[in-house]
Amino acid sequence: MQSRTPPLRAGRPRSAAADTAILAATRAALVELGWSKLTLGDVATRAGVAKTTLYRRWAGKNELVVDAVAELFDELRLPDLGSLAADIEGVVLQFAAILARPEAKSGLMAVVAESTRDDALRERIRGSIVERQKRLVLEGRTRAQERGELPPETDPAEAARTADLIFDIVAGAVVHRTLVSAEPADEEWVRSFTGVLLLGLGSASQVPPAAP
Amino acid sequence: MQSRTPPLRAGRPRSAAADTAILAATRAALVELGWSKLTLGDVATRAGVAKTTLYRRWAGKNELVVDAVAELFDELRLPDLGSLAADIEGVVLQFAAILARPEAKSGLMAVVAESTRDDALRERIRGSIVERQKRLVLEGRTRAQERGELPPETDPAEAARTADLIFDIVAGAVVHRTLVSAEPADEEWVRSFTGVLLLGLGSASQVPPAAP
Amino acid sequence: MQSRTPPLRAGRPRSAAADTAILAATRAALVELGWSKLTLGDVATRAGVAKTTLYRRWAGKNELVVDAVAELFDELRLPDLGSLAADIEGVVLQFAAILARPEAKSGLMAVVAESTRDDALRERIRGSIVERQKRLVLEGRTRAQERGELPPETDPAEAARTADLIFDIVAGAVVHRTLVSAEPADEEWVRSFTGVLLLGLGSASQVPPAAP
Amino acid sequence: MQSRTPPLRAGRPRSAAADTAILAATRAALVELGWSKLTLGDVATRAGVAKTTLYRRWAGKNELVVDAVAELFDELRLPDLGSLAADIEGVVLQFAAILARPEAKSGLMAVVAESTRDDALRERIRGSIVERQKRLVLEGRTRAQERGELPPETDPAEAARTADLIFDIVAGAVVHRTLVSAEPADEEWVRSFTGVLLLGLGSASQVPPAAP
DNA sequence: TTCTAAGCGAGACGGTACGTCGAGTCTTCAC
DNA sequence: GTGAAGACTCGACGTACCGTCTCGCTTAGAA
Repeated sequence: MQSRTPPLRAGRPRSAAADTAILAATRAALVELGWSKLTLGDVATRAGVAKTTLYRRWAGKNELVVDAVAELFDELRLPDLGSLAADIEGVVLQFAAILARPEAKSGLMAVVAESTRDDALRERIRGSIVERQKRLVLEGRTRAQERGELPPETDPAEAARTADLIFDIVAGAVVHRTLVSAEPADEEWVRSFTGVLLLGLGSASQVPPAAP
Repeated sequence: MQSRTPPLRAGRPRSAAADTAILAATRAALVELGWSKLTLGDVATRAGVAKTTLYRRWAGKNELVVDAVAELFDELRLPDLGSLAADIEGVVLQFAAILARPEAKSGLMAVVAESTRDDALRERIRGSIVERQKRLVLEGRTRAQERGELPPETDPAEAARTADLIFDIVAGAVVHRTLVSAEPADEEWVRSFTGVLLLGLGSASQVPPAAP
Repeated sequence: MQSRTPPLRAGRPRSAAADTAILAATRAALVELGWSKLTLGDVATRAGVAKTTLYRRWAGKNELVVDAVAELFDELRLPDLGSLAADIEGVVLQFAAILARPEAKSGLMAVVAESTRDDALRERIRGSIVERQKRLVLEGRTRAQERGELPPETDPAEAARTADLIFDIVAGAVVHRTLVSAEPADEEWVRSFTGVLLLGLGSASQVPPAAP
Repeated sequence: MQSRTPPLRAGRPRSAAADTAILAATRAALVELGWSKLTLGDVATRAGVAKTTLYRRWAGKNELVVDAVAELFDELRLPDLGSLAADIEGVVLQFAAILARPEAKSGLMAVVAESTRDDALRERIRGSIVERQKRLVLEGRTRAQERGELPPETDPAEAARTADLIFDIVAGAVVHRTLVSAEPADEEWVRSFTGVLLLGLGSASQVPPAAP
């Protein structure tokens, strides 16, 4: 639990509004310019903030973009649509919709690319984005178990491994479809994909074939 | 095979060795520095070549790295291990091995990130890397059909859609596992993943559980 | 004379110690860093004072340094060595000694340079340094007249002009010798210089040749 | 004597026009902005040159300004006006005229101030400005000796010391008059000063009193 | 004594310039 | 006409100080 009275350090406190403005400006710049042409000077200008203020709070472009993009994924909600298949389809569609936004596309892949050489950055991504959204897999499983669509797990370690696998498959497939294949992850695709996934996981709850 | 009598333009012909040296130097620089710290001046120096020479042949950093990375994936071969499951496991392991190399990791993701805002670049990636390796999916399916593990397809359009879906799932999952989750795509993981995939595709050929 | 009852404004009075500490810190910083690398933040830190305090009392670096350097010249005293020549030599040597100190050297010239574009600053320099020390020329002349070494002046305007000329020659020569020629204004040089000066001024009182 | 065939190094040669443009731009910026507000970025822009080009040729603001100001003093010529006194008056007036120009004023004093903490800079000033103009003193003396106004010197070391002393007195007085006292070194002042100087040097050639 | 206005430290703020670096182009000479 | 060399323009980098501001906390005379 946090201290109810924050450190109360001396000096002028940091402007809370600045953080919000900077992250919003970062996303706006990502949309207009993309990752590689985004400059911190420009972000600062858009946010109506001095470059120093920006550097005081983030170590660099990578860290800033991780935080700016992470907020996008916080909108994800696991819908309750009555069946595991429908719930998964719903959340995958949401995920695809976010990934279709230009600020997510170019920002996310770029920081992942950078993270291959920067362990601290990778941890930041994991903490701020990946682990934070893994909740959706866990919620989905719990709910399916309550409905009787999935058996209760017996081995917790195995259960964790499976959750990770599912996350890699879902996130990986949607990202690859969207960014590399450059095709929309639309309803039809999501239904096909979810079908394969659920069948592969041995769920009794099959997805009905799409009506033609 | 190239024309035996090349265009025979006037003046000194281009050094063939230069291309090889430049691509090798690019990969070496990717290993040491990663995408973002790789500079074309440095690549030129490593290759023992002037910057002018480099720019005469590639339009910029993106194009150069696509070509340098594309060569890595040409090593992929579909092994003939007797069953569809084993063949898939084999090729996924090869893919994972390539992705584990630092020059592939940071180079590939970075150009994918750039391609979100550069259609020409995305087409270059698709042509040089993605479509070129999609052959593996097709070969695998054909072989499985010959073995009777999969039924012959009836609808060619549907077959193409399925091939794309498989490719997105496989490539996406391995990439996500390797780069985002930052866990090794080792034999155990590949066996779990392949099991889900094949079961999901409705193949009769199940993967036996891993020996303990 | 100062008002015995200062303005007596409400609120906490300014710390008298701060002024002293700030000026001393300024001189120390001049010694260590020189004019151009001296920063007001650093001066404040050295003085154990907040930047705000410093800016409340001085408008900027120029004004602060003028005051810090001006104090150095207040040590100058016209010695009574029995003859005009000896008196002048004495005071010129004192002046040279002050100018040899690093805090005077780099501080003084820098503010003079700045004053070429800032009339208020030039007046501050004149008031705090130049006019304040011109007293030495006047004292010297009066004493020499009392001794009969110089005739009493007849035309006051002419006398003022001559005093100014002498001041320009003396201060200018010592400064140029010290800073530009970068040679010490030592006893030998001072004796030569004083000789030329007195002869030039038509004084009967010649400087005896230096004893070997 | 320089090599008639310069090193002929590989690569594109440096633009000769750039040097000229940069020095002229520096003087223009000194006039408009003064030393302390002059920025190298601004000089580069005025000269129509990139900042990097400027830094490739000069180490910093100090070095650049020394060179820009040094050129101003190359205009100085010892006039032949028939007598030592007139010649000196002539050259001192020229010197005063140059010093009255704003690019000389603020530039010169500032670099002198900086040179108090930078030996390389001081040597650059001495070499480019001081020693280069000391020629005027030597020429003047030679010419006066030819006219019989001054005796031929017997001791060369003593002659050199005297030349230095004269230079310190002349340059120092004019600089102090112009910059510190901030009074014009006009004809009247120059005549008074030259009178003192020549009388002090024991020259038979007196300056006639100024006509009223 | 309490009130209150100013001084004080700390440090965040919007700016401006720094000096460096890399991109991509151009100009020279040698092959 | 290709190639190595290196100077060129351009634009962003991340840092350092500037001079201002906003905090919470003294401090001391006035009420």
